[in-house]
Amino acid sequence: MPRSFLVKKYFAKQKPNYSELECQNDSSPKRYPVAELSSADGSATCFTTGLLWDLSVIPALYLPTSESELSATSAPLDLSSPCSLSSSASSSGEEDEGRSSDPPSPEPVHTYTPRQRMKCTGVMAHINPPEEEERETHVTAARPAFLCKHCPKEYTSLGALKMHIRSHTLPCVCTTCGKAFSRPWLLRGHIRTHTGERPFSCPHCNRAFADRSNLRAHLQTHAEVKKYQCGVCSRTFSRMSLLQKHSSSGCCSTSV
DNA sequence: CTGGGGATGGGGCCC
DNA sequence: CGGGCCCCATCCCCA
Repeated sequence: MPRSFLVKKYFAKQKPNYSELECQNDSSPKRYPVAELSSADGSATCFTTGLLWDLSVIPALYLPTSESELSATSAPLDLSSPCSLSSSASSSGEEDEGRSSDPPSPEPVHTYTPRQRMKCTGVMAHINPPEEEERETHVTAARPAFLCKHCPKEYTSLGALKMHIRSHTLPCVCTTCGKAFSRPWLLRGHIRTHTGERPFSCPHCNRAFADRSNLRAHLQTHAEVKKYQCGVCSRTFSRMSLLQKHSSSGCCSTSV
């Protein structure tokens, strides 16, 4: 379901809570790793590039550019196409057009052979000799595997690995509460919880939200036919989690 | 128990 | 290659 076909998920249901990260990241402090960003892998460089923002300088970067943007978000409310959910629950056809990177086949392309290994220390690991590489790619288009040293995750690109490492190093720190985040925009969103800024307003009611995703979820509540439909009783739900609850607690004895 | 909001994580895409 | 943004998913909490 996650569009993560770059990462080999060893922990399907890994909940990346801070508490867990603390466990995984042996060098992390007790709570919010405020100043603990001294990882030598260079992934914390963004810490030095002004990520310790002052609240006063946080712009409304996520402000919708126009009403049309919001209405565009609500466009799928039409739901002219009933999205029977059974297997493609999260892909809402139309709105994912062009952006959804769901692999065409249900089988993610995990055909690479992890010959080249790179730890997230940033140091280049062993690279196959060209001839060997050629043999390898000839058959399976072998791609390098970039391993995180903090967890067993494995990536097929260094950029993806670096991005992931930030979830361990948490270089973006809230100056108000000290909470740390992996990415600047996560911090921005968090800061809105302090400022109360809610740039995303619902075109159908007076509610406003600090997060676009939450607005999108809210818009589902206005839809007569909601996005997630029970395959058995055809009841629709605004959230996947609600459908899952519904399925697991009675109506449908069948699996989702 | 259900529905919904708040908050957050993470991978992909575009520039 | 990195930053910014998008979208999805999920957990927690509350009414």
